[in-house]
Amino acid sequence: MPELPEVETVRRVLSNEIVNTKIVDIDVYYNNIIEDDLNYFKNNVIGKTITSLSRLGKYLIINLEQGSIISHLRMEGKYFYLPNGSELNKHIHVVFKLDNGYILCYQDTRKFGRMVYKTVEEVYTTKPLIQIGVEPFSENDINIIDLHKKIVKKNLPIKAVLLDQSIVAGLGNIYVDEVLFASKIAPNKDASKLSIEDVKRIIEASDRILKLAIENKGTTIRSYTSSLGVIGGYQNFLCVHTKSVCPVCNSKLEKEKIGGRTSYYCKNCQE
DNA sequence: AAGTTCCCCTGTTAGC
DNA sequence: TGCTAACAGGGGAACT
Repeated sequence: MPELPEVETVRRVLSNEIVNTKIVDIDVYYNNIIEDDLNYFKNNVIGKTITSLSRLGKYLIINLEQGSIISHLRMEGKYFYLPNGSELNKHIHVVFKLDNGYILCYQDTRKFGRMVYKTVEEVYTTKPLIQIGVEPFSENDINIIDLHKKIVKKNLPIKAVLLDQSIVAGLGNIYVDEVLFASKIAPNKDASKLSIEDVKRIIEASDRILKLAIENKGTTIRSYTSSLGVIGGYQNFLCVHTKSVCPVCNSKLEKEKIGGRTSYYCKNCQE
């Protein structure tokens, strides 16, 4: 499940491959991946050169000479860069033909991913990106007081609040569990009960964990690999998610649904 | 308005 | 062994 570090890994890998190529044609085998009217999408994308790749939260942004494609990989979305004529498996739903003899394939086993074209004016001023919150990195100079205010207003477990991409952008189920463990806060703690210190620790932990995860090309568990056979290494650093024993106190870890997500935490170390 | 539930999907695993 | 049911989950729509 691509979260911020995995999407960033995809962005970095693809940057070396598709920037400065022109999209000359698009084949779509499963329409629902494209949120736009298909003709609108094609008319606005075909013939354009890819100028750069950026990212906001878990969204990959493919910038064109005019406008951008915003792509969300959801659970299983992956991009493959292959020579034109390569055999396509049944889970490849969108194929961008490039002017350099290669194709950019979007594969998505569960068909949950979505992509949409936005004009330059629309990219950051319309959904989905307009509602995305700040990424929890120290260089973003986050106002802890304001963030704390936003968090304590919520009548939800803190984990559910951190999964809300309009509050903080980029954390998914895996990294929220890790961040809360590092912050010594239980995932089911009422968000309204968090102190300013708690919020500070959450941001510090997020910064450290996400950066280490990016360095390690993300986490590979279950079916997830970033793209074209890139295997992440952060699964070796996981403290609680999918684990059964606390690495700090050796207690048996709790595994329960919080905010609709399977959550791992240590009752002894987190409160 | 904010919180909850359902839905989209299919491969994998658990259970009988 | 072979089948079916449960499960995994990000985000948006519909609902309360």
